Amino acid sequence: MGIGGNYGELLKKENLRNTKHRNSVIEIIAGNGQPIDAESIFLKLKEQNISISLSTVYRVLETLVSKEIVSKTSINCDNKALYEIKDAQHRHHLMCVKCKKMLSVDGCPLEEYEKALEDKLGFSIKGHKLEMFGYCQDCKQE
Amino acid sequence: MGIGGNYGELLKKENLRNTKHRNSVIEIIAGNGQPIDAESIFLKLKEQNISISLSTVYRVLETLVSKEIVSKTSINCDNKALYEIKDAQHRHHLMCVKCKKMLSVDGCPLEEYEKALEDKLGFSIKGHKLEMFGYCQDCKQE
DNA sequence: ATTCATGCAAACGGTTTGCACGCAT
DNA sequence: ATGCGTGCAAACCGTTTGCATGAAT
Repeated sequence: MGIGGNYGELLKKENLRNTKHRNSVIEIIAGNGQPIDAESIFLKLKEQNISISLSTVYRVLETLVSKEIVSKTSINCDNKALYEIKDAQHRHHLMCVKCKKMLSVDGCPLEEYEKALEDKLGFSIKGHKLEMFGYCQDCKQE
Repeated sequence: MGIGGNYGELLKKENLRNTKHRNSVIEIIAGNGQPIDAESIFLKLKEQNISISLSTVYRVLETLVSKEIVSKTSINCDNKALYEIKDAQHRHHLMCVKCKKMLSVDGCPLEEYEKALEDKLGFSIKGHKLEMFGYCQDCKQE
């Protein structure tokens, strides 16, 4: 079955078959304003009457991560992996510990700091994980 | 059985019973230069011929974390929780992705950045997780 | 004597995998 | 026609829990 899906070219470019499931999973992740876990993707697809198995969701995610279409974040709320679309922007997140909402912040304050550390420690830094947490505007107790 | 253990007073101060196992677990964590996971603690104790069950290790860890004697980090290499002694110093880690060695770095470059974000986003930041990874001096490929 | 810590084994929950079938190429 | 993608169910693995026993207070 050929799919007219939005992401067909993206998939083709990565030598991946253009399946309905892959398209749908990418669509959910891309359309979600914040990182999302595998089960939520599964449930959102079910809401759209798209039948998919949870293991397929995991396999699709694994594939998309390996092709760097999606990135797996480390926020690790409740020991669940979270996924988001990988675009050019380096980005970090603030998570509200009360309502679990997440805000994204473009850019990164660590560049010079990492350079200084590299010089000082002889370590070659290739990446980092930074997540911040606290209370969002709505949940802030005065 | 009374134990002369080094950490008896610390435990007493927190209204925790002074048991051999708690002492031993704290000793392992405090003596380990870097964050360590539950199973490694279990194995190190076994090496010292201290018989303990893995579930006890987890329960001791839970207790120590709740009393803020130990902190549970988020580095999450291999989906295992890591634990380290909690002292006054705020600290981050660099992990070598090849040999898995970790370096600790005292201090934190994020204070002003977080203040700026709070002002900009109306978010009240209560903490963060920052881990950096790359290649250590020994594993650096030229 | 009372309360809390421990060992054991079973449960749990997110994730992965083996296998047979089905669809994209 | 071929090989990759998928569903299902079972396995996996770190962690948690229920229950009966044992040790600290």
